Amino acid sequence: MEFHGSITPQSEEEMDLRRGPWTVEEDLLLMNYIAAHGEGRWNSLARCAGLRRTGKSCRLRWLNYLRPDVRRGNITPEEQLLILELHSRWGNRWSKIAQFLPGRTDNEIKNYWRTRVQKHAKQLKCDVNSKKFKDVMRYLWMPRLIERIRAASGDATAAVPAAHWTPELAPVNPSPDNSSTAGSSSLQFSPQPLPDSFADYSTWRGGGYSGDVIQPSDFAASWSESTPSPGGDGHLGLPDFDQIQWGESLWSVEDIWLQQQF
DNA sequence: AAGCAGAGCAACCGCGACCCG
DNA sequence: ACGGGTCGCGGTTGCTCTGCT
Repeated sequence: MEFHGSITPQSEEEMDLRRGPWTVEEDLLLMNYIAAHGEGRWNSLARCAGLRRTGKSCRLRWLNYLRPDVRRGNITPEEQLLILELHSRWGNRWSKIAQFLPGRTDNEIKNYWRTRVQKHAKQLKCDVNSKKFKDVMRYLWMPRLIERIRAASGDATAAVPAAHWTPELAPVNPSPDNSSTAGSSSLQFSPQPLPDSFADYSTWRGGGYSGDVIQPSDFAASWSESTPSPGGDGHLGLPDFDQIQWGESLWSVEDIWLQQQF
């Protein structure tokens, strides 16, 4: 593999690898090189591009930041719903989940989960993998997202975009597990209408979900177990959802109170 | 205005899988 | 079959920003 002329054996010796934040110059070098030669073979790419970075670092920078199709900004309710659904199915398979969110990286989804979702679980004083938290996600959070998506569409009967992705019904193993390079198009999901109301959601979920179904009364128990967060207003002993920025404010105490009435 | 704490996110690390000679 | 190089994933770290006191 060829090195740029400017890189002499001498400079090679003192070529200590750079770490930490990328500079604009490094970004340009990487982008220009990939534009000219394509991506892949990251270690040699790093050397040939004249970057004092590991191939790993270059790959990460490209995939998570420089790639032209990378989407930045708030995770939309549709995306949130999809993440919750896919995570309940696959767990921490971030790259796999990312395949279903075009433009989103596994790193971004992982960060979203760790910061937002785990914080949420912390407020409920339970583990993200606990039944309690999964129930909260399934019966409160996800229906609420669906409502929000519908509301945003301006049509109460409109199909929820995310509903076209019903991993629940997808083959458990639609493709070999090395599908990381196969792209999302290799996986096919059957469109399934979402329930029209929160009440229906239990049925909807119950039908396809092998897990335990909790009773509405369990909500109260679940919620009342949670002491108000220090910064919360203490209403109803609920976690202070208003403090959580779900892109926009997803919850209000009033909303949760209404949900509890089911 | 300054200090502090927490949140968010970019980047690194370790490890296992894969590829190729 | 084997070994070295490379890649990709998931977990973790640490820096920066923001809001609060």
